Amino acid sequence: MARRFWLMKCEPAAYAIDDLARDRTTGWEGVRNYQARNYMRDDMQVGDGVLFYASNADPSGVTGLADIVTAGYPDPFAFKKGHTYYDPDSRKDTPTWYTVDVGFVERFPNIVALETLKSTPGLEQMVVTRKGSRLSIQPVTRSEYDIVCRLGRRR
DNA sequence: GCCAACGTTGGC
DNA sequence: GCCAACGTTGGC
Repeated sequence: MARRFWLMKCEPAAYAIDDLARDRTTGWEGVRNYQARNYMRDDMQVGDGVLFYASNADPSGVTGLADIVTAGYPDPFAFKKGHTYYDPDSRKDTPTWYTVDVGFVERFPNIVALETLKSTPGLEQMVVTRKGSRLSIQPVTRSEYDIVCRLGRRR
């Protein structure tokens, strides 16, 4: 299967690209949306490229790159009673929620702000630039990924 | 902090 | 299965 590309959102107050640079890898647990779950469970493969997107930030935008280091597996936090991510409906034999592990690749010298994404030719179809797009995990094309990399590395 | 857009829940 | 109410996301 060819390498795929994704955009993954996170609020920097919760986890930022600098945290990933320090940790090298992190689990992407806590996603409680079915479409995002399906991407993690069914489509993400080791080696896929990830645009790391800071939401609710100033400015919001892509702050760096990550990659998938572990493909989808049941979200362990869904089974932890009392935990914020606990879901009593998710059972170990038929897990509701999945997660992946992502690894640090690079931190952009430039944040590629949402405003820039919206005004850059070739990115018109990106899910994140569309109004009301709340999905926290989105597929992006190779070409969109390449364009964002170029913008982020430009000083 | 506001609020529009969206997903989910639950009554019927 | 409809849809109103509610909770959440996330740009601004």
